[in-house]
Amino acid sequence: MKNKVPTIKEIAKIANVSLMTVSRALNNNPRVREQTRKKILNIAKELNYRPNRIARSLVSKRSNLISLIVADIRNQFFAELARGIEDKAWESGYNVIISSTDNDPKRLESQVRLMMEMGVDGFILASVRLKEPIVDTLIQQNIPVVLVNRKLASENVSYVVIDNHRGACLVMEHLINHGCRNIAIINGSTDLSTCAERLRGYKKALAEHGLTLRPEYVANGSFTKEHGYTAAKKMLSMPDRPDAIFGASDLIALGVMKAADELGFRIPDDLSLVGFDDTEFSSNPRIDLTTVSQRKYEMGRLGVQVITEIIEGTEANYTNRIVLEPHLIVRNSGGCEMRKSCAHST
Amino acid sequence: MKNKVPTIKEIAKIANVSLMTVSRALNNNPRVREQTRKKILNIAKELNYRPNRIARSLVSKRSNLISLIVADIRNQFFAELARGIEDKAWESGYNVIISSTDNDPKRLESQVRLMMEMGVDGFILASVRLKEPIVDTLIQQNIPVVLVNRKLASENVSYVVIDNHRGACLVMEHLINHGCRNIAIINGSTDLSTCAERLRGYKKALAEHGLTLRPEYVANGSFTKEHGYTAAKKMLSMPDRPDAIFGASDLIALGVMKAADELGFRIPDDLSLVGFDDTEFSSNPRIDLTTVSQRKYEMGRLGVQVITEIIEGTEANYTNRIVLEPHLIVRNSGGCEMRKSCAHST
DNA sequence: CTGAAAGCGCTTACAG
DNA sequence: CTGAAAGCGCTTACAG
Repeated sequence: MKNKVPTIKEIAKIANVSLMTVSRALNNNPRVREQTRKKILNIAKELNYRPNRIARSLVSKRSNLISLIVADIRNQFFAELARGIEDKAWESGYNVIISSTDNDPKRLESQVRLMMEMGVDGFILASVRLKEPIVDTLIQQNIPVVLVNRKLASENVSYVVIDNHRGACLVMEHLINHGCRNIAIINGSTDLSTCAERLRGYKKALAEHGLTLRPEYVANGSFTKEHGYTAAKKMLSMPDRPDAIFGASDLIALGVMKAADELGFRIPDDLSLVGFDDTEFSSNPRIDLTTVSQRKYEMGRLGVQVITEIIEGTEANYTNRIVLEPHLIVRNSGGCEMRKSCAHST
Repeated sequence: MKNKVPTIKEIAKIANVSLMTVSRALNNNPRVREQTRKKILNIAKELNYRPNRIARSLVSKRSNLISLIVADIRNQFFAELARGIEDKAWESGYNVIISSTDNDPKRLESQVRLMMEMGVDGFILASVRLKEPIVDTLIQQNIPVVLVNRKLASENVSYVVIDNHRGACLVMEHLINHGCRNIAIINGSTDLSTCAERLRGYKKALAEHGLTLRPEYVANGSFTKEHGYTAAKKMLSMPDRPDAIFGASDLIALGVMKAADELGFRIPDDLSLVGFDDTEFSSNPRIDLTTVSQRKYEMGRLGVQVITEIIEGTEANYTNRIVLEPHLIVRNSGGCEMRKSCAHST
C-alpha cells in the first residue's frame, strides 16, 4: 500500500551530503560541484525520484497552476481558446485548471475563491460581464489576472481581446456592399463587452451609410442557437422583414439559418446572413457561413503569455492591453458577387 | 505587496486557543465546544480567512485534484465529456486539470508524470490506446485511475465506456433494414478500443446477414473529417461503389458528406450515411446525420464517481467496469422510411 | 473538549 | 562549493 515515495532525504543519506546540496543539484543551481551533482542526479534517477511540488509550493508560494474560467467549455469558441491556453501553459511550465460558469456570476465568484485556496498563481478569465466585482477583489489582493475575449467596463486590468467594434463594422460594410439595406442584428447579452461593442459597430455603420436604426431590427438575448432561431422567426414574419441578419455569434447565426430554412427563405438569395467567431462548423460546405475570424487559439496563447509575465514579473502594477485585428471570412451566406451586381435598394 | 494572508495561527492567537482547536473548528470536527467553535468561526470570517490547501495537502496527502487527459479538448466529444467531469467533480469537492495529448503516447506519458508531481489524487484517462504502458505504471504504483471512453486490451482497471460493438451492430442493422447491401466502413485507428469494437460489430453484422466482407470497403485511419473525406472520395469513385457508408465518428461522417456532395451523390437517396457520437452539429437540419448516442456528459459524471470511490475507498484493488448502452439516433442521412419500401437488393 | 509535540517535503537566508 | 537552522500552514497521533 504505502509504496514509500523517495524524497530528497533518502537521496541525501545515500549520497552522504546535506538536504541542501541535493536540493541545489536537482534545481540546477550552479553552486554545486559538478562531481557531486552527477552523483546526486544518478541516485535520483535510480530511485526514480520525483519532486513533490506540493511541498515546493508551500515554501515558494508558487503552484505553477493557472485557473481558466470560461462560460462553457462545450462551446467550440472556448474549447479552441482553452487549447491555446493549455499548449502555451505547458510550454511555459504551467498547468491549467478549467471551470465553466454558464455565465453565472455566483458560480464565477465561488470558483475564483476555491481557486485562490488551491493557490493558483493567476487567473485567465474569459467570460466576465462588464461589471464583475470579484475581479476588483482579485486586483486589490494583488492576484494576477488577465481577461481574455471579454473586457470589463473599466480599464484597470490586463486583457487580450479582438476589436469587436471593428469586426461588426466589417460585417455591416460587407452586407451594405452587397445591396442590403434592412439589416437586423441578433445579439447576445448587452452586459458583455463583446456584445456591446458589436452593437456599437452595427449602429455606427448604419449611421455612416445613412440607414435608419429600427428598434424592431435589434434583438438582444444570449449567444445561443435558440435565441437566434426565436428572434429570426419573429423578424422574418414581420411585414417589413429584414433583407439581412447579422448574428453576433456563429451559434446565433445557425439558429437564424434554421429559421430561414423552415420559413422557405433562401440564403443568401432571400436573406443575407453573417455570423461572428469563425467556429469550425461555419466552414462546413452545407453551412458556408460568412463570419468574423477570432484567432481563438492565438488569443489563448497570448493570454498565457501576459499572465506569466505578470506572475514572474517584478513590476507590481504591470498591465498589458492587447487588441487583435478581426478579419471577415467571406463565404456564401452573406451574399455572393452575383447579387452585388443586381443590388436592389429598398 | 505582501498582503499578509491570515492563517490559523492568527486566529488562534486572537481566540486565545491552540492551533488544534482552530483546525478542528474549521473542519467541523465535533470535538469542539459549540461556544468555542462559534467564536473561532466569527474571527475567521472577520479576518476573511481562507484555508491554505497546499499546506493541507502536504500533510493529508490529498490534493482534491483530478487529472483529465483527452486527445483534444477542441473535439466536441471530449468537450462534452469534460463538462460532465467538471460538474460532477465540483459537486464532489474536486478540481480538474485538463490536458490534451493529440493521441501522442509520449505526450500522455510526460503529462501523467507531471500530474503525479502535482500530487493529483487520481487520473481520468479518456484517450488511451489498447496498449498503454504508462497505465500499468500507475496501477503498480497504486495511483487511482479510471478509463473513460476507450479501454485497454487488458481488463485490470476501472472504466466507463459504451458498448461500441453493439453500437456498430445497431448502425448496420439500420442500414441493412433500409435495403443497403454494399456497406463500407470508414474507421479511426485500430489501436483504439472504440475503433476495434466498432469494426468487430461491422463484421459481425455483415456475417449475420450473409453479406461478404470486402477489404476495399474498410478504411482505417483517424477520427477526422479529412480521413472521412479522402477515404470516401476513393470509395465513391470505385466502379463498384458502396451504397452506404458507416463513418465511425461524426467527424468522419462529415468528411464523407462533403465528398458525396462534391461528387453529386445525394444523401440518403444515392448514398446512406451514418455517423457515431451524436455530437451537437449532427442534429443541425442541414446535416441531419443519423448517428449513435454516446451520453458523453453522463459518461464524464460516472467517471468522476468511479474515481472518487477509488480515491476515498478503503479497498485497495477496487475495480469498477461500467458499460453503457448505445442508442441509434435516427435522422435523415441513413435512409428514410420511403426508401425502405423500395428496397433494392444488389 | 483542549493542547503540546512532531512532522509533511521542500526552500530561503544565513554561515562558513 | 557545502551545511545547520528555521519555517511554509496545516494535520495526525497522542496526552490529558
